[in-house]
Amino acid sequence: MTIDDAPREALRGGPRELLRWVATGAAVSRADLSRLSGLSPSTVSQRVEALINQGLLEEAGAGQSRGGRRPRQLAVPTGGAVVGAIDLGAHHARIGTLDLSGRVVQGRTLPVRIEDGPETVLGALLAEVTALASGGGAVSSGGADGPSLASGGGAAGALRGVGIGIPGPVQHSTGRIVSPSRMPGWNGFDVAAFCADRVDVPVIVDNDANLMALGAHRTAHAEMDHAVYIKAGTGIGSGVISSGQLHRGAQGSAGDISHCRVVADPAPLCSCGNAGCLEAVASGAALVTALREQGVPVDDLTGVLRLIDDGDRHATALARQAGRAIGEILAVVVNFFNPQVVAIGGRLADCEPLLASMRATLYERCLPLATQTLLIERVATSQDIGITGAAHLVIDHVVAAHP
Amino acid sequence: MTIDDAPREALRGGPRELLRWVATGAAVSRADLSRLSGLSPSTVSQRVEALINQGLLEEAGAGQSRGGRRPRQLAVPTGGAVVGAIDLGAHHARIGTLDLSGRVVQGRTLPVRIEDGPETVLGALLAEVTALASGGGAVSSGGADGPSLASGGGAAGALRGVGIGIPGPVQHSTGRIVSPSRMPGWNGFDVAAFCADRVDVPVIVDNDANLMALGAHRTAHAEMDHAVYIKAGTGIGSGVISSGQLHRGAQGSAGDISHCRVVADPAPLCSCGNAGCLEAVASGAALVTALREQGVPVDDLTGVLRLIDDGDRHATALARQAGRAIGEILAVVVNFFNPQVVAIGGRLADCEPLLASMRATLYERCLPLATQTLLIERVATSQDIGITGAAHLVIDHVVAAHP
DNA sequence: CCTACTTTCTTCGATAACCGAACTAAGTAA
DNA sequence: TTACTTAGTTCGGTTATCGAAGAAAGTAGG
Repeated sequence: MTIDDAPREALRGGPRELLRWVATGAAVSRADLSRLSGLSPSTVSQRVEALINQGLLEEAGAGQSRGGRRPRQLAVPTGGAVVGAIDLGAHHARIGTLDLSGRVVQGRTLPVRIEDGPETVLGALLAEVTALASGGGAVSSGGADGPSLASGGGAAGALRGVGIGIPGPVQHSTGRIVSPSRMPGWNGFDVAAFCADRVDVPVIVDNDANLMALGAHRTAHAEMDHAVYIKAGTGIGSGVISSGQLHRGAQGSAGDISHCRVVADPAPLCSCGNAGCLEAVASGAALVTALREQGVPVDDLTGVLRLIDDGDRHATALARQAGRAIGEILAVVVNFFNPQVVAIGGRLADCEPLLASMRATLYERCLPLATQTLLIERVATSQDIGITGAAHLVIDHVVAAHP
Repeated sequence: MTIDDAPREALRGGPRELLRWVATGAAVSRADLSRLSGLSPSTVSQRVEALINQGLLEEAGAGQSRGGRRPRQLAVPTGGAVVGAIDLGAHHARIGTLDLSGRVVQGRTLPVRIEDGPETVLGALLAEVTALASGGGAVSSGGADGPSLASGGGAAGALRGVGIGIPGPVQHSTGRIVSPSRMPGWNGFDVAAFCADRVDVPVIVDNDANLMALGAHRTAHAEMDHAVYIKAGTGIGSGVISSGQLHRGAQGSAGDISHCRVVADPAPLCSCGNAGCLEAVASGAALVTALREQGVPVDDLTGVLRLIDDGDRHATALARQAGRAIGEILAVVVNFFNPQVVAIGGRLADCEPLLASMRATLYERCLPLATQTLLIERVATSQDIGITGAAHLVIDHVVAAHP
């Protein structure tokens, strides 16, 4: 299935916007919506009624009076798992079901072996998600942790769509994977088509960094027009919000900064064949490799982070170098794009030395005008940020599709 | 005067869009407009009538039959100079009057001494523009070349606005200049307020690179959603088009890549105090300085370009280094932003060695996915591209303001 | 308890934008 | 001359939105 890009709607007070205001708590009553949207009370009433009839909104008793009649509170139906999401990572996948407000109803982390190929991996994950959505029981018993927000129990309401995040370049318009670095056997795979054969609801595929960006933007920076999110985990990527919308670029590869060159003393070779790529210097995988080459035995990224926490010289130095490298690239990006906020997520975001170096480099290298009011933050650290973004993508799509 | 950002209008077939289609020749008749916009013939007729009544459109006889009734051709009134524009440069300013289609009616290049300060410089240029618009005669006799498109003669029609491009960071929303590199005495100057006291029509101020970007995009790449334009002259800057709109960023400083750091063997000092800024390596001013330091006597950028044309080793080597430096930064930008087109303008755009190095670096350093269909072009080399962009900015503003 | 005022929300024309169908205008092709 | 094509207008009809008025439901003060 091909997804028509960025479902447009009237700029002011469209159904998506109303829904989002209610979901985020920005609006509780019809009067709130009227004030926020600038629409007349009568128009809002009409629209809200339509949304209620579609099951996208519901009334939730009376609220607090503010000196007059009490508002009839509005809420997005909760507990009904209506969106499935998969956030595929290098070693694990976070899957879940979410309600219309973007809240996680059920979440699971599953181990994944990317090298098994797309059919096996995606087939299993899709089955798992649909099982979650329909009954709650898992297909396999390999689930790691339980539901993160067991707000109801079962999954009421029918599944309306599935969102999938892939840790590599994805052509969002076609749903096809394009020459990923660390995913042998996945090149050219048509995720959207594969999924369309297995589930009968819309499937939306995007890059994992884009999903993180969307999730973080919607939950933390909804009022910021321009934002950049860095996802630094095993790999490194970024997602861009421009004028409040996810910017995907001409080929849908926007935000892919992993192979930008940075200065590094012994420029390490990258999986792409070049030397000195950002990914070869500042990704989790790079840190593991570099430490091992220095003779420090580490198992994985977790081990590296533990070493850094323990104050290991070598590991900390590498983290600082990684932070500088990210900061270097980000400096160009900030000067060029002039966002309101830059936020870093992924497992490396919890690494203080890295973050500090990145910040320092950013402030040193950017125009004062660009950093003057720039927020440099950590993405609210949550394993669910990816599937949250995926859900928002799906919700936007299904809400826009409705009459 | 404060300009409300990006005058919004209905996405489909707004008056601006209709006007632009006629101006660019994409549409000639009401039927064309109906097909292009998707609006019904009756609606288009209505709107066209309104535009004609506003004097923004006129009928121009009958066109060629295509097997049926001949279309009643539409045209944007020409010859009437209705917009004034100033494209301020380091040593010269291009000023002119333009008609509603964005075509130059009268154009002049005047010598400018930036160091005389904003009041003197802008005061003189404003006087010159208003003189051009009202009578055609110049205030001073220092004009360099004559009208570039003397399509009518006098300037009919009243002036509807003035657009001004400044070779430094401008906060477009307020019209204020913010810490420019090469403009002593201009820091913090409120261009918009200054001009508002002198002319009684809207004045819109923006960065010169933004104006070039807008001008080039409208005239050459109107159908490209995402584009990046580099202006490499005495200084270096860029303008960004995102989703068809000029992207100004949070502070309006987007596109200011002049102080991004690049690798350079003897990293030259920049006017900003840092070393290795793009501007200190790859700008016209930098080339002049570097050549002089090597003992080659050159007067100005023109001299440098002549040396390069003559095959001078030193000058050519510097041009190649400049091209590599621009390519380096642009590679990050292209990976990050994934535009459909990158175009380079300004006086250095005619320097072949620079362009070749830039291209090579770009192809070497970018994701294949990002360069696969990327156009790398020269901005159609014209001294009028800046004032054209300025005019478009003004036209968009005044058309949107009309009822 | 009653009155005045606030806030919330709905009801009910009025208005404006847009559309579609029918129609006029003006041509080509055979 | 007839049939067909394209261009453009006229004219009701539909739809979205608004504004005014009012109903609903409260608070505050006597």
